[in-house]
Amino acid sequence: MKAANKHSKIIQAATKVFAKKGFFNARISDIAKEAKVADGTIYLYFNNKFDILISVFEEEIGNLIEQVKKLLAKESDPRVMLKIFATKHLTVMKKNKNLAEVIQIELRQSAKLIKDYRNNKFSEYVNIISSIIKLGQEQNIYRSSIQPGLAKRAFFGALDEISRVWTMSLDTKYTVEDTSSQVMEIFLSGMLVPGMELPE
Amino acid sequence: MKAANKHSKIIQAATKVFAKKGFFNARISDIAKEAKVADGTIYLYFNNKFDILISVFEEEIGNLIEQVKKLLAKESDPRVMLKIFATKHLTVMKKNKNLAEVIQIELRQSAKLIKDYRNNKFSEYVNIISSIIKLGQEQNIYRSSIQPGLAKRAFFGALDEISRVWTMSLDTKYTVEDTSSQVMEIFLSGMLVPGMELPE
Amino acid sequence: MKAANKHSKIIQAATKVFAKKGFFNARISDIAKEAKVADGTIYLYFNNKFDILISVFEEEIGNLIEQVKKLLAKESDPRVMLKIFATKHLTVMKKNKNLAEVIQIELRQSAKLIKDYRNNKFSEYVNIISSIIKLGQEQNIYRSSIQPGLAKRAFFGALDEISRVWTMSLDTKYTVEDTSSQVMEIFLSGMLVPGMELPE
Amino acid sequence: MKAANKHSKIIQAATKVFAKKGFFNARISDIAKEAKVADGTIYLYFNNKFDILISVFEEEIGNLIEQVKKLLAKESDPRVMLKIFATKHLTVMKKNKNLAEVIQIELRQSAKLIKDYRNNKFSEYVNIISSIIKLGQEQNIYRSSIQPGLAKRAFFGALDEISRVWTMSLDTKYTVEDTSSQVMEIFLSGMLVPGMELPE
DNA sequence: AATGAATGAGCATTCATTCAT
DNA sequence: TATGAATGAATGCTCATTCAT
Repeated sequence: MKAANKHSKIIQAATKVFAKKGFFNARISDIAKEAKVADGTIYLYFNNKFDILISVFEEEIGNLIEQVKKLLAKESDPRVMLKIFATKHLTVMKKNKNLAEVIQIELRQSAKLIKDYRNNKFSEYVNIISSIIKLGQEQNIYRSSIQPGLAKRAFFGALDEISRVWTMSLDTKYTVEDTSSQVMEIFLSGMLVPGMELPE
Repeated sequence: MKAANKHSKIIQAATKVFAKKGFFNARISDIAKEAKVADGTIYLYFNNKFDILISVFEEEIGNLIEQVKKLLAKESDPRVMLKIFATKHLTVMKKNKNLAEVIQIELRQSAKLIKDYRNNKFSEYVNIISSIIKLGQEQNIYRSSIQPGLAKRAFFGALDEISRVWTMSLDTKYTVEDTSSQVMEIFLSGMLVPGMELPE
Repeated sequence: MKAANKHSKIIQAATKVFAKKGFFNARISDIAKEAKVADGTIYLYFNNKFDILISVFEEEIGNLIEQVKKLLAKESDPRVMLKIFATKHLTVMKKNKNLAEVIQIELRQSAKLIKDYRNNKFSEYVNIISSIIKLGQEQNIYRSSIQPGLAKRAFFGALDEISRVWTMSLDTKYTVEDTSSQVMEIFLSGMLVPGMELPE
Repeated sequence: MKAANKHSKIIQAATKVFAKKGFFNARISDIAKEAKVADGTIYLYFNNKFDILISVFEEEIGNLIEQVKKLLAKESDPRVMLKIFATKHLTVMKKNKNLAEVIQIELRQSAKLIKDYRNNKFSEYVNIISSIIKLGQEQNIYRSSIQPGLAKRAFFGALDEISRVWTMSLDTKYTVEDTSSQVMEIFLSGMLVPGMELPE
């Protein structure tokens, strides 16, 4: 078997095991067994357990970025672009619960563990949101009062929290499409009844 | 020393230690040292390490709920109420980074660890949001098309993600008031320029 | 059980296990079992495996130094003093093969492992020899041409190599008394037939 | 490359690595890298790691024996012969610290590991000393009271301990010639001032 | 109630050895 | 012969929990 295959197999296995048990409760032997390799083999491809976690992020989020960017390239309306992002994110997270959990739980955990590790891929992913917002502001579609740096976090946080609940339960009450539309309505038009003013 | 005192002291210590090191990297002896009691003493008040974590949530979030509810009791405009929630949440999280981290990181981790554990306090806290939304819908201030169950998550997720970034960095770029206003603008009026329609 | 007891028990056990298996082949669990304590208990008294080895030296050689010094205090003739040293060393090494092996084998090994570790007790022990030689030189009993720093090593090396062979085999061909006398004859009068000159 | 070459290359590499790191800390991969062969190749020439150690002894000490015997063949005075042995031993050990360490440390370690292994080459080497002593006794140059079996060990032990210290430090206080002369003076004439008697 | 010494199960990692190529 | 990727047994050390005092 080629090295690339085995590296990838271990990443796949680790994503599954981390999602199921969490990083700290995951055993190297669990990952090895899942990947159908010997424990020692893992150390031919990764420096240590934590390195596996980092690699899982980089790889999985890297894929996600690629897919999202490809979808966005076909669209020019910043309103639609944001919806594409939301729908894609929710779709992937609903389908790939392993990845969803790893992002939601381990990503946070990891950031504390190694201060050095700059989660570049993750930042890159979230920054897609702010670049869409900026684009919309240039086209006078999004208000100039919106701060892209805060709005991207609010938008991502909203999607993340929703998909978090999905991973916890088997909540199928809301479809991706419904949820996505609802989030878009909130973020684009807000929750106020038309004509209703902001307080103060 | 009264038992209540010691129980509380351990909770305080644990909140601090969990926030600093994370649940898995925190040692019972760390908590004991921080609380200035013997290791064994902790087991007179808690069943096990995880039980401490649960208790930290219950206590800290319980306090938060109490404070928020007290503030909301004085207000009747659902728009202002939501802003009060946002401002209070962000204020507490910015001030008490220990609690912020425990909520953001450990809460997520814990849910996986014990399926049995119903995070009632946490649910109760988030449900404050949906009850405000429902109230606003009854008063025809919030659109009836908004689904409170989804919107509460989007709203909480937005606040949570923003405060998450605050705990990670020493990001003081945005004040609580600015941030709160920005989030309120997004959630109440959306990001679209007035008159601009939703796509499709 | 008092701490002092347990510390000592572990030292005793470690001496036995190191002697039997060698440092690298000795398992912490072997020592724990021999000392009738739990594995973890060992780490309450020692920092790590190597620390145990160092402690074995310090303790065992410390005892030896004490005994030798007590014996020497009663004697003033540097010729007899050297014989006392030789006899005591050989006696102890023949009786306590564990200690003998630890000194001969592990002492050497250890020196390589930690450059920092100054084997003070061991140096102190060997320096007893050179101080006797210096004393003899002052009394014009030992030639002034003898360099105490080299002679102490030659003398100790001779005793050590002889006792090394004793630990390897069950060699009882030579008694301690015979051996000691023989070594003394060599070191005091040399091997030459009286009147025979040094070459060159 | 011829097999003989590779076998020899591995021996050379192993001597170097064992000396530097010690047998237990030496890795097969270290030796392989040093010998510029693949790890697996080593197992075409040696049964296992320990077998390499044995082979290092056999080869290196074999060379030493050969050289010493060649030097001794030219000399007939047992006093000079012993000095030749001492000088040659010290010279080689000072020059080839790798070999010195391997002899001093690993030789001892190994004896414990395989009881079966008869260290023939090493015995042969040390027996050169006793055969010189016997020769001197026949020529009435060495006292008949000297027991060659004990004296050889005392003599070798003296040389070994001195060279041990050399390998540990960068001790250049004593030259080989000074040291050799000093050892010869001690072993041939003893340490007593002429006319001074043995005690008792 | 409080202590903290003692316990021992549990795991990341290493490395001698094998074997398919 | 030679390679080096793969194996998996082996172990020092940690730390949550217990319990004699």
